[in-house]
Amino acid sequence: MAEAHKLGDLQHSILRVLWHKKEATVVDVLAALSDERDRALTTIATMLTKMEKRKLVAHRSEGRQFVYRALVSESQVRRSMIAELTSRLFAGDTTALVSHLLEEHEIDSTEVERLRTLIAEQGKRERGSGKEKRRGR
Amino acid sequence: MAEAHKLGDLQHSILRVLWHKKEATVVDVLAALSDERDRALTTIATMLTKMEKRKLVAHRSEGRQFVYRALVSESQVRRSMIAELTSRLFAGDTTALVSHLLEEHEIDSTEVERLRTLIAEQGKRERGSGKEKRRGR
DNA sequence: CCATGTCTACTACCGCGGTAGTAGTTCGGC
DNA sequence: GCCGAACTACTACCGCGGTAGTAGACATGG
Repeated sequence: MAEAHKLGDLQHSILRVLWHKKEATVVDVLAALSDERDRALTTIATMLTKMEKRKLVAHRSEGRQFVYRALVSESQVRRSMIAELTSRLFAGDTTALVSHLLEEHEIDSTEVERLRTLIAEQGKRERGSGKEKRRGR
Repeated sequence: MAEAHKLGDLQHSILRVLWHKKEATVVDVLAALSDERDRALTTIATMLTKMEKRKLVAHRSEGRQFVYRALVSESQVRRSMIAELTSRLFAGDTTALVSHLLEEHEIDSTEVERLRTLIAEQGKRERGSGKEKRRGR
């Protein structure tokens, strides 16, 4: 289900701009991106066209400029990318991912402290709701 | 450092086989993979050749067969893939990834329970050692 | 009005993952 | 000794991310 939004680096960067700015012209995107690398305007334009074909973004015309907006949300992308990674690395077991992060020392002790609090809250919130895999839309 | 092992689906699957079997011929790999999709032998062979060029695997000859083995470890790949994802989605903040997993209900309450235990242990182990980023091979 | 600048559309290319056919080599059975 | 089976090497192709040039449409200042 939702067979993963596979995004390239640039595509993802562009989406990040769009998420941040809500709407942006090609020039806007390039400007917002410019601190990363020096790309041609047409590179962005081409990419946006391709992304539109894939229903990742859409545009509306304003004069002769196109104003783009994202059609996928940041959380959708996050979800599917994490799901993708989890299924690849841990056969879909999200908990295993977290365990891995802890075991491999990816997170140091001060962070662990913060997480403990977070988990305490989460445990409270979830308690009683059982297998809440549904989180609709 | 270790600028990300970018692996395609098939490449990753092949590596998984090699990690599991330690060594394998082309036929072995295909056999171990066959429950996924029906590929030609040469597809695997070609892929292995390409992967060898990228130093992901190596082979030794046994008679006229090639016996392949992985040159990258599973944990190396895990690490770099997780790092890659984390940097893309959360600007490198691993804790943010975990927070996200909790907040977005990717993990249900029973799992949370298990994690709490895990974290408790982790906290104990880490306490006092500070920024223990080293975990040597 | 016309030159110039601004946009998008079209076209082209490279690299790479993935897929596979075909050719060449060599081993083994009859 | 020859034929077929088993393998690898080479070559080819598609799709797609990424990059960009060039052409065509149009608006605008002088």
